[in-house]
Amino acid sequence: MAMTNQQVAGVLDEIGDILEIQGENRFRVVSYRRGAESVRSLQRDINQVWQAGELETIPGVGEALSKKIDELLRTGQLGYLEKLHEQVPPGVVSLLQIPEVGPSKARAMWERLGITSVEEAEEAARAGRLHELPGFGAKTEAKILANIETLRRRQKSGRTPIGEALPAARALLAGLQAAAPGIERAALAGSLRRWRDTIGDLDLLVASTAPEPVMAAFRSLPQVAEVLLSGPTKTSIRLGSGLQVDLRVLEPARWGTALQYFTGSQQHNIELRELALRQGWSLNEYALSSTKSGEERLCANEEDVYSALGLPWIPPELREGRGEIAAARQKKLPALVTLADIKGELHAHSTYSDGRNSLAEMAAAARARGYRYFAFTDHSQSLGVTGGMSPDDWRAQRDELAKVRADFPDMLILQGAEVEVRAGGTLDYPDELLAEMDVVVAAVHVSHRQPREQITQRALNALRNPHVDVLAHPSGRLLGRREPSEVDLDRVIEVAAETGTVLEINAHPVRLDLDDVHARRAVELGVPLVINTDSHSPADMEYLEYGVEVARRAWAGAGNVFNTWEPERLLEYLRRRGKAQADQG
DNA sequence: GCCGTTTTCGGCCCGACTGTTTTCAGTCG
Repeated sequence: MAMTNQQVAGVLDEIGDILEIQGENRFRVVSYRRGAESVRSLQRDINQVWQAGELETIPGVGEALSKKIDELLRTGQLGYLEKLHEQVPPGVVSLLQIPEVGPSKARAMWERLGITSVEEAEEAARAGRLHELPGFGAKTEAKILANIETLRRRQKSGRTPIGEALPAARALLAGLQAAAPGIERAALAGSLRRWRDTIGDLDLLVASTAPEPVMAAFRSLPQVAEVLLSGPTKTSIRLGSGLQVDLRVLEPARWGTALQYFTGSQQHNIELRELALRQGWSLNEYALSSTKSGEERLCANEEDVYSALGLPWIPPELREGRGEIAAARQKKLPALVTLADIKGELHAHSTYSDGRNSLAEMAAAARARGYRYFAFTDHSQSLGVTGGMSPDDWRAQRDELAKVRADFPDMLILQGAEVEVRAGGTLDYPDELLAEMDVVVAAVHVSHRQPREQITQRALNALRNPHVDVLAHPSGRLLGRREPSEVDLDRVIEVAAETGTVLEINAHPVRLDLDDVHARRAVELGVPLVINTDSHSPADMEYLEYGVEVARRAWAGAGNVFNTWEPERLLEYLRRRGKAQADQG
């Protein structure tokens, strides 16, 4: 059974954890963490990179890590890790999951009290045995007990999907601005500003010359369940939902460095600060400071920070330490697709299946958004729960659409279907019917848990059917609810590059599928992406921004996104595929 | 353990807050 990038990264992280508990050189520890993060965000399957003998081209992976990854992928095991496990039991590493328990406290609990699990730590805290350890006290003991509760809550909820986090953050910021005096600027920062698909905690940034009243107002917001810590420049609270929110307040004149610092990612900031050092600057959230004279250079805007280092401003969506600083230095940052570039939708539903609105209502909503084209793709027949269309239903819809089109002369209205790729791998309509459609969107909704070979083969069958134009939500994940299927997305993307099939970025904030990492691979291989909201009502069309942001995180320009194309070019592409099909016979 | 527009050796981002400390270590981001 091949290991995934996530699993390899997990092993490297575990080595880093154990070495840190052992008190190893911290730079060695950081090397394992860096390697893990790099493997985790790799846009290719690590097995492919390994087979090509290119492990050492991964940033942060040198001779030692590549040898360990090689052993891991060859044998599924790692002798070095087994040796480490003999020295430090795996249960000790699990103690690090408790908030505010780091390597030092974990080691003390293990060496002095023989604690090797969160449960044993809880027992010891209740029995009052922790506070006698060196570096511990009564408060630490009580906190550990409370934090174990927090851990259990968090393990249930996990990271928060951005579709929940963003509205909550916007409400908090608006509430703070209404309640606190003297706020000159305010922004959401952190992974939210970078539009990561899930959010660990919320980061708010405020510019004010009088921080204390801002902090006081923040602590008193109605959403606050618990104040975790509060100082003159930083306050952290927890919401009733369990989500943690950090607020930083800084002087307006330092807004640029503050926003840059607080947006992250951590890896991006490390690389940027290393670059600054090479140019004689120390960079922190307050200023750039000359390493020679100590003289400060203040940046009121983020652009100033980057330009002082000889760089163009880097969009937050790219700041993941995935090569964006090198690209910026070479002036090779892509011109990212924007919301305004989108000219239409190719995946939407009506009352002909599980949509909530009529054809005319949906078309009117699309026109109100200024769309040049709009495709109805209701579910196919086998998807009973959605009221999927029989071939006769589809023809009835075609007749109704002929009338609806007359009311929208300036918008191209297409008719297709979201055709189920059945568990056996065949499509839900005969080819003759598919051939009549303007656009065919194939999708997997049932038997998600098939083994890798089988579910991958289903996707490939769809891609290789000459009538299929788009593969929808390829991984099938539902954030916070369902893991992605085992489908081999690298293979899917490669085959899509051969067949010319368009891959969807589903913009519904629960899906965001393709994700940013795989979408970037698609961009690299020249596979066109389509950003679809999969709307079941006019309100769903508002989700478009989430999908555009995934594409931006994937380094996609407008040219990479199918539904930024002019209607004529889009139709030409769809027809040429149809013609190629006819030629194939 | 990784890496190089000063380096193949000698560095490695930077600061806030808390608790248990008599001046700082630990943890977090």
